[in-house]
Amino acid sequence: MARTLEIIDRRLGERCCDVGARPSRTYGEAVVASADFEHLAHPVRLQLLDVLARNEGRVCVCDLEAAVPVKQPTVSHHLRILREAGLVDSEKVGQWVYYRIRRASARALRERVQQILGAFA
Amino acid sequence: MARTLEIIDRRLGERCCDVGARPSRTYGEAVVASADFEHLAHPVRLQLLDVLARNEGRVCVCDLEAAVPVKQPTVSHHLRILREAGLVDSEKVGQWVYYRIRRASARALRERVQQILGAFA
DNA sequence: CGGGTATATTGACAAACGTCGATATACTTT
DNA sequence: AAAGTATATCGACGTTTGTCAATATACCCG
Repeated sequence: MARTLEIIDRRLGERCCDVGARPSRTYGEAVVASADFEHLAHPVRLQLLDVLARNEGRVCVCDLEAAVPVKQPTVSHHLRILREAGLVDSEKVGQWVYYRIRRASARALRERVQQILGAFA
Repeated sequence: MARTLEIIDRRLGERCCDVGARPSRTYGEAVVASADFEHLAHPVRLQLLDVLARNEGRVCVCDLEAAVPVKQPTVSHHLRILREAGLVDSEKVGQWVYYRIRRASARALRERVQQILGAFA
């Protein structure tokens, strides 16, 4: 159906499709790949990662809260997404919870993203 | 409020917040940055870009359609998002429309993304 | 224990997103 | 002109996402 080959210069009336236009990834693989981007596709999450990255070591939630324009439950919500994505981890100390960016995960993510975008550019 | 400084080793009863945890980007800047990720945050769009990237020159919509597991209006929808993001452009030839990846835009996007992720990793 | 604080979770709600059938538009061929 | 094809747009619909107030949980201190 999309498999007519070897027609390079098309003329009127001929079929349009000359490439065997199969993606290099299955849809399932694309779903996995897009998850990386989804995690980063929100301004609040980018800001949270930014703050965590600029503060080596631990940052308590109240500081994160002060850094973004949403309320505490929403901060918690975004932190959960980042935690479940493996990009941050948390440690409870007394009544506070400190978050920390997971550099190794961030590096791995950067490499996956780099690989994908490298193929596009 | 989140500005108590110079407390490094905290003990019980002290305030948690010792960092001036301000993000390096404003929220507005984060919104702009996250848009890059949003455009990539869908498996079908990743597959479309993949096919376009692997087929230098033009690919007609019918070929793109064959490459992804959604129907024609949905392909059109995702192509529009990519087009409006500047990542692809299209050229109508006869009754067909050929899409092409915009390498320069992809490169620019890769660089913006790289810069952001570089700060995290 | 009782009151206070920090964070997470729940539940409700609105808005955004993804999908598709139906239709419109534009082109081509007869 | 009429019929056929390729792509875009529209409109409806269900799903997911983001947000917040209210509440729960856990901890601390007096």
